[in-house]
Amino acid sequence: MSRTDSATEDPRRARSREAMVGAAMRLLASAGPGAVTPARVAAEAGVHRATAYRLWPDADKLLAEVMAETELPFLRDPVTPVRAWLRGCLRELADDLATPLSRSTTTTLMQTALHDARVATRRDALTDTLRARIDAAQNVAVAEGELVDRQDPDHLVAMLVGPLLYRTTLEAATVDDTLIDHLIDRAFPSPSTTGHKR
Amino acid sequence: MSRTDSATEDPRRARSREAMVGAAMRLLASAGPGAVTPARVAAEAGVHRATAYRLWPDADKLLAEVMAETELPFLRDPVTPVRAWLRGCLRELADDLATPLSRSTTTTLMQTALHDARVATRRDALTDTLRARIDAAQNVAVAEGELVDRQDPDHLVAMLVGPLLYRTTLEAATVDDTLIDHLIDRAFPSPSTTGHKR
DNA sequence: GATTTCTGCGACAGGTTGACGCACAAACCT
DNA sequence: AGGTTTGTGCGTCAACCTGTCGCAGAAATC
Repeated sequence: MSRTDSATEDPRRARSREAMVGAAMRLLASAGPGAVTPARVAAEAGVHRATAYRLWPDADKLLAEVMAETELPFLRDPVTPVRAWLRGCLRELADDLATPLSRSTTTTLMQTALHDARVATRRDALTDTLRARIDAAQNVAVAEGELVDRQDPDHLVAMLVGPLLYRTTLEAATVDDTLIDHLIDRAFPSPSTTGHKR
Repeated sequence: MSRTDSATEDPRRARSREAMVGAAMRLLASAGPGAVTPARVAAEAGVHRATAYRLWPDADKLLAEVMAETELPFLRDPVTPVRAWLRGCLRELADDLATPLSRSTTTTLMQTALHDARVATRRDALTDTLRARIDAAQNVAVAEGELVDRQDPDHLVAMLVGPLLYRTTLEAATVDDTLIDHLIDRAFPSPSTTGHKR
């Protein structure tokens, strides 16, 4: 073949793609997934409409790519004491979920995954990651003696992250530190904290 | 005015409206909110396209009306013992949330409420109802001596319903009875159940 | 039975969607 | 540097979808 065997991307193509993905994220955050259409994204990105069809020939893969780009830099590398580390991580996660962009991506992910197998795969990958990280933290806590008995990771992640999701996504509210403390006390009962809290 | 001063609705109009709302719910459940468009709903309902515009002149109010019709017949009238009653209610709620229609309406509600004030009002009304009911149950439990200290209703509803939402809507999974038991044990600590459970 | 009201139907302009060919600029390769 | 490849901007195009309208016929009301 001619030259670049897909080792590196043409800078012009990269620029356009980058600009359009950014524009798509802005539009998603400000006007919802219905606004993420080739025409609007191209206009927002300052790019010609035809370019959108050239980079994403199959229309709505654009939205899928946007959501595939969102990573979750949370709950990585558990550190002792696990409880304090977890408190910080949940704090960050809750703050991120309260972001307009995060709210939009989360609800869009849940929504479109219901009828789009590709997005469903992405959603499952994200929840799997989250569950695995929580479970890893739990294992560290048990090894360090901070936690007496392991729990079903499915239950644990639901009890820890579920309330954050409820507050931010359904109630459109914020999460205060007290709730996070409660969550950890309840879902992550320590040998010392037996009864109800302070 | 001529005859019916809006006391009763013309049966033909009622039939059309009913058929279209049903069709809209079916479409919402099977193909997402993007499919709930006047043309598709009319076709699904076996009604002419123009009729859609006659009944809902302002286009997308149809979807709003569909979501406004969804009631939540859960957690009403707390009964003692509150813990057992609550277990049953959360079981019903979790089963309902796992329904395709409920999944779609829930995610659509969260999604569109972000950029539609009318739907946001509806969402707030629903969460307010849920919170009030949980709080009422809590008060009954305290009065009956099943619960020692009241909690912030915001926290309580998040800790009880959040995990169900996480499991059904984000993980697209079901909720087993063990999780519900854990939730109640943790979020609704009884005087007898002090430490960790059985 | 007379009148009002709703629906089905076809038609209409307006806008949007993808696709195309072309010219030009940018990046690559030697 | 010069030649070549590659991507973009631009205008155009048919096809589709949207929202609106007037009209005729059926259904409901009085």
